[in-house]
Amino acid sequence: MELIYHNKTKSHYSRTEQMDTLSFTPHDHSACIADAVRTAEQTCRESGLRLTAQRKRVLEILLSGHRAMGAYDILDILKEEGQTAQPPIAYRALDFLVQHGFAHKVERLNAFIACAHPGEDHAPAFLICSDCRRVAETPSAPARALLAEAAAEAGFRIDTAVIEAVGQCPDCAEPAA
Amino acid sequence: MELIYHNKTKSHYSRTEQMDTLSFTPHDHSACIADAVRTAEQTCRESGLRLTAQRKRVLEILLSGHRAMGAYDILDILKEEGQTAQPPIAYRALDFLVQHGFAHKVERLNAFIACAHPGEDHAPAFLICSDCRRVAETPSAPARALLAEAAAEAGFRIDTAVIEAVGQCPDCAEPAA
DNA sequence: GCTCCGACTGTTATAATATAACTTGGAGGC
DNA sequence: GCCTCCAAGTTATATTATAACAGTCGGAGC
Repeated sequence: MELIYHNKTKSHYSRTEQMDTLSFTPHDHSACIADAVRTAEQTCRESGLRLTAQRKRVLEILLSGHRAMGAYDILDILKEEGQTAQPPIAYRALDFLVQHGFAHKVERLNAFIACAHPGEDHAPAFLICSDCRRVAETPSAPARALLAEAAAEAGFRIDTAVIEAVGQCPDCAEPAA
Repeated sequence: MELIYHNKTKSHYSRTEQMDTLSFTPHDHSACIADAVRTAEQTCRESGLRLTAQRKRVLEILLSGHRAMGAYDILDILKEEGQTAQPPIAYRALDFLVQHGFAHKVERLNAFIACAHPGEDHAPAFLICSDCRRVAETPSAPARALLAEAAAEAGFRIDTAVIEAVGQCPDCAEPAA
């Protein structure tokens, strides 16, 4: 299992810019995993949640790709690590992570991805690259506001909204590197 | 199979207002089905597409509810009508209808819904009522524009976008009728 | 310490959604 | 008529997800 997928050197953006679209920019990935896990641990401690070994491991697996992963992809990895790993194991951990904002479900892919901004209260939009399957989060507040407006005119009250774009990420849109 | 689901008399809107959110407003449903089928027939004739009996029947089934229906819901109805109806029958018809804009897939529900505006070139947002599962289309152009802007900043080129809101429709939000 | 409780995990089974692959049929062009 | 192509029929299987129940573990209260 390769842990660093996108440390290519060519990019439209410097490492310090555009951190909102982490997934499409080069960065120190192992540090990024460690950070995210630490944030999750702290958040759980503060909120009285239990980041058990299973949940933490699943979070790490998700973090290792900045890529949407199916529940069964995760199960396969758990199995390689020697666990029995029946489906509910993965789904329960994923439910926990999604429910508490450490991960998101990408509806379009029936897959899951680690949250790029754990701890912050946010409802992101996803940019899904149809070529490499990498997924980035992008701010969705403005789009959500307009959507809520349109909904209100219809007398509809929005609880949650799924906003997912499919297209080409910067790397895959370029002819070559 | 009840064909008219929401001809309730109470609504925030008159019949002639808010036609963009057809699904949450009372209207003459059998006429609405006939209209949509006619539009589809004409569009196919003009474009050299074949609206076969199967495809037409699946479209009618979808239209009968203004509701998202799973492929297997449709299969069940086809079976009741005497067909053998294996999954590919439904999926192929749905693929055709979605591909040519006569129906949409609601990713959040893994389900399908007839297009409320066939013939018009549009990419709607969906308003999904979590209580009654009815689904309305609402204009999404403004929200899409903002999303495209945010994506462009990340160097991402959007091909298609899924915009789906879950919440309460006018009827279900009211305490009672 | 003990016990109870509630939350998490383990396990089996199965449901729900979707597609692959190959065969048969039927409409239209030539 | 015959060929071609696309659609429909059919079998099998892949993929995604949940139900249901039994076992385990840790902390709260006594």
